[in-house]
Amino acid sequence: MPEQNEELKRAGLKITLPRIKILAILQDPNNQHISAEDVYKILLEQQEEIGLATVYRVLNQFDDAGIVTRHHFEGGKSVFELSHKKHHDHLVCLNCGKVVEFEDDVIEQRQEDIAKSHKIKLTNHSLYLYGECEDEEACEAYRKSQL
Amino acid sequence: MPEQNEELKRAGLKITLPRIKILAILQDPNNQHISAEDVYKILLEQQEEIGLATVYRVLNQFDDAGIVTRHHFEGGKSVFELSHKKHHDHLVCLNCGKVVEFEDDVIEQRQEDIAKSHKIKLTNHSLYLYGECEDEEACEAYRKSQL
DNA sequence: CGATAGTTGCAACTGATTATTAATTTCATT
DNA sequence: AATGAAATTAATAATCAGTTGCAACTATCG
Ligand SMILES: [Mn+2]
Ligand SMILES: [Mn+2]
Ligand SMILES: [Zn+2]
Ligand SMILES: [Zn+2]
Repeated sequence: MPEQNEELKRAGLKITLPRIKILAILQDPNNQHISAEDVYKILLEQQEEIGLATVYRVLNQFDDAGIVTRHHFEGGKSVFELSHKKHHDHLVCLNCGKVVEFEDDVIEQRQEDIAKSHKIKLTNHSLYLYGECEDEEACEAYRKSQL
Repeated sequence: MPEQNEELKRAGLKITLPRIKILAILQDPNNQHISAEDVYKILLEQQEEIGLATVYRVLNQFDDAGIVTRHHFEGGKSVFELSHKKHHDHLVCLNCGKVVEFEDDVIEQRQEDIAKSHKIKLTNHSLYLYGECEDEEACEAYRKSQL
């Protein structure tokens, strides 16, 4: 009875093999900010017979249940991350794909003020910073390490 | 020789009917932040025989030429707006779809600092605030006016 | 006026994600 | 442990935004 089961039970989801495996993948520190497709690839490597459609379905259920948070980085597909951390935003290197998390109270507060000044009740926001590593060596190395 | 022709010439694009019409639609103040699909719908209303693929192609060319800026609002398709204005970010009502533009030097500066502190050269960023109009009357009215 | 490089409309095609549905599995209850 | 309703799955088709191949045009320049 691994830890995943507790989390699923808490979310009111039945304990099934696809869900356990997918949750375990999301919990791997190497897999923060992972796409559905990449989750699927890892399952294939693990010889699990789980369909891509199931991956999408389960990730949506996890999102609904608040287990994961969905992000839309530049360039298409959604990526998911466990949502047990507190709110943060992302800085992404367009060369190597590295993702840095940050939080800035000044920006957060400012956003609230702006919304209020326009008489809009803020429900959520998305902030992504895109750039390029200044250390080109490290950037290139990281890029290669990601295939 | 309407004003659109100048703009196209400046961008090094041949002056063609689809490009003139599409540019004119983008220049209509009612059509800020418009999707390719919606540009196409307006062309249909105008009885123009211009294909949707052409609309996508032309919008991409305009984007490459710097004539328009592309945005990815939550929930799907890209929207475009003329890029002659200075940089700004967006506040969107999830009920009625109203878009408010804003700029905040504090946030902009903060973003620079954050990128620098992580040794990343910032190339661009996207910031969208989502919420709901506090004035529900106005919100509903606006929503209906947008069909 | 041509020549030619750029454009167009159409249809077929992507890539990401969702819907359908019949078969399987979970799990609370006998 | 066996039962059965409800949830879940695999497989596949469908959708949706956007792109592409291509043969038929056309703007522009000499
Ligand atoms: Mn994160
Ligand atoms: Mn704008
Ligand atoms: Zn990098
Ligand atoms: Zn509103």
